[in-house]
Amino acid sequence: MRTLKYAILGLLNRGPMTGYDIKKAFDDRALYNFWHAEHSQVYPELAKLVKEGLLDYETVITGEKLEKKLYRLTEKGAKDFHDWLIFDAEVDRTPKDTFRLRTYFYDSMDKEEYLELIQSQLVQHKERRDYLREIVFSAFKTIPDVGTPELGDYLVLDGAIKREVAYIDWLNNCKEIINMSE
Amino acid sequence: MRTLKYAILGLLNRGPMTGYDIKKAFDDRALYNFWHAEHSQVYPELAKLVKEGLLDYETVITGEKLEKKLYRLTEKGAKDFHDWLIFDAEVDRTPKDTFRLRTYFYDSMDKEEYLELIQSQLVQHKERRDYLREIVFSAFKTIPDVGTPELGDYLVLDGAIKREVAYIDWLNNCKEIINMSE
DNA sequence: GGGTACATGTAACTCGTTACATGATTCC
DNA sequence: GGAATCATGTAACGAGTTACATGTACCC
Repeated sequence: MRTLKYAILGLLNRGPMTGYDIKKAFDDRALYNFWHAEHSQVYPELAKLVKEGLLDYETVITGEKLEKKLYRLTEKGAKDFHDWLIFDAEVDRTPKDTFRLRTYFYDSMDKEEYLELIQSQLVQHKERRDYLREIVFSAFKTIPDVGTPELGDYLVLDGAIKREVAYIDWLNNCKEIINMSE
Repeated sequence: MRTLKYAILGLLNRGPMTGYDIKKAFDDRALYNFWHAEHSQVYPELAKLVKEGLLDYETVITGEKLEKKLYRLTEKGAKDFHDWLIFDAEVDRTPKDTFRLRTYFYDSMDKEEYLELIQSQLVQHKERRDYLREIVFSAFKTIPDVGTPELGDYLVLDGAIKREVAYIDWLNNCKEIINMSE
């Protein structure tokens, strides 16, 4: 599927960036919630995209001699990205989840052992939910205008919060059901 | 992390199985929602686990000469599984999601193009939600007893439904916000 | 001078998917 | 006899993580 390719093309569609910038974007509060790559994946992919004619770059010197490569989309790259973007794909395979797997095997644990795991998951997911809410609260006083890239950030952050809320809801339900026994 | 290893150990903890049985279990309505592997991953992993002393197997003949390997946990395998099961791990990295990525780049699409994508996602996720609800409705007249493996199935299916509901809720919200303009 | 961030790469390894490859059993 | 299912494996490739490796620029 080469989704990393399109994530990179999409970022460069907003303007020229270096590999370092792209890696930083992948660590960003919004993008981090549904896409990520290490720089060891980014640099080879950039080289490949240049070879494929979807990108070109210009070498820029910072200070005395620090070279950086500023990548930008070629016309072909822009077209390829847009074709992918509007392609009506099937939904992704349901993501793997190790805690759900542990829950599936809950009957091989003592009740107390499982409840401790649940408790730890609850703490971690609540922290994440609160962190995301804080970001949205502090960055967006109101819903950004349609057409701005900021609305993209807002929408995916809203989705990330809903995902955490649903997970917490499920964890509480598991806890309640397991607790009901006796 | 070798989670496939523990998924296999967990299944065998319920009783002896062949590689084929394990692959079938990965396709099962409940497990499918959060873990999966092809047989090309299962068979080599089984061989590896035997070499590591966590499994052994007995060769069984079906019919005239069809050989199958019936794997079961060794004592070491059972201990290793239980140690993993109750290990308080960090939550998984947030899963990658190509539609969320497309939404992040929504501003490079026409409004109509994006709304069509949303519509398709809504149809697919609603189908999945309804399918999961149907399974739970037909398989569980009431919540299974604590201690039974069936409760594991029930809990993870409930989680899968909640995940779909939250996704649909988010899609509707995106649709509404994008539609609000003009 | 030292620490942090900027900047770019490669290597080794694990994990996951699709395709290749083969053969037996069961049921219609 | 044919189709679906049972049964087990390997090969090639793509995707992703951690570690190795190097050097510059900027700010205090």
